[in-house]
Amino acid sequence: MKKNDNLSRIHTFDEEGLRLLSMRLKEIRSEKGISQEELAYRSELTLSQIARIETLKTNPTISTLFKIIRTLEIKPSYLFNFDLPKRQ
Amino acid sequence: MKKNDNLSRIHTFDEEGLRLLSMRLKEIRSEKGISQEELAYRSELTLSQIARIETLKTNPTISTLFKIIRTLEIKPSYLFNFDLPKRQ
DNA sequence: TTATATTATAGCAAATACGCTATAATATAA
DNA sequence: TTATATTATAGCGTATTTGCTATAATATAA
Repeated sequence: MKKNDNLSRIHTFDEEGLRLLSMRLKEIRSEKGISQEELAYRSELTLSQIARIETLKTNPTISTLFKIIRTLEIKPSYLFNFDLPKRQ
Repeated sequence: MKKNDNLSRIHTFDEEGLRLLSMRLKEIRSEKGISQEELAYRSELTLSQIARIETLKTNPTISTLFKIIRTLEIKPSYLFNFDLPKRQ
């Protein structure tokens, strides 16, 4: 069991941003009444990848998010409809 | 010289989305009158990574984009202010 | 033109995303 | 409860991102 504690990462991992993104994705997916599995299938992604995004286990690439955005038929700005304060 | 032709990728690489994102980034960076180097420095990213994003040589992670967004002091939705039509 | 600033490209190593395949845990329905 | 659907987790292999370090190409200024 290899744990990813999300705190021992060298590469960029914006936990706050990822949490806000996850919340928006869950919200929108529930608005549309679609399961993780169906979203994965229709987006040509895997269920595990959708789950990893929603549980903050991964730092997805923007193309992965674009696939989701296209499937949900939303504007990119709708998924990213939250604020990210400047650091400091 | 290892070429990345952007067409021989197995993983997701949404060229259209990446092009729109690159355009928005260049636009906003020029609005703010800031060079790639300064954006990189202030975002704690490398110059090469900023250049790779603007020239479509990479498929950045969302955390990398969040760093840029925080530095530019914009809303995420401002960078993603474009449309991505559903495929099909 | 010549110098300087800016942008683009290259290649390597380390870290990580993602597909794939199971399985476990949890929620919902009967 | 029991069945079923949904969400979460695990581990492995391959492809890719990113930092790092140079250098080249291009644009801008003097």
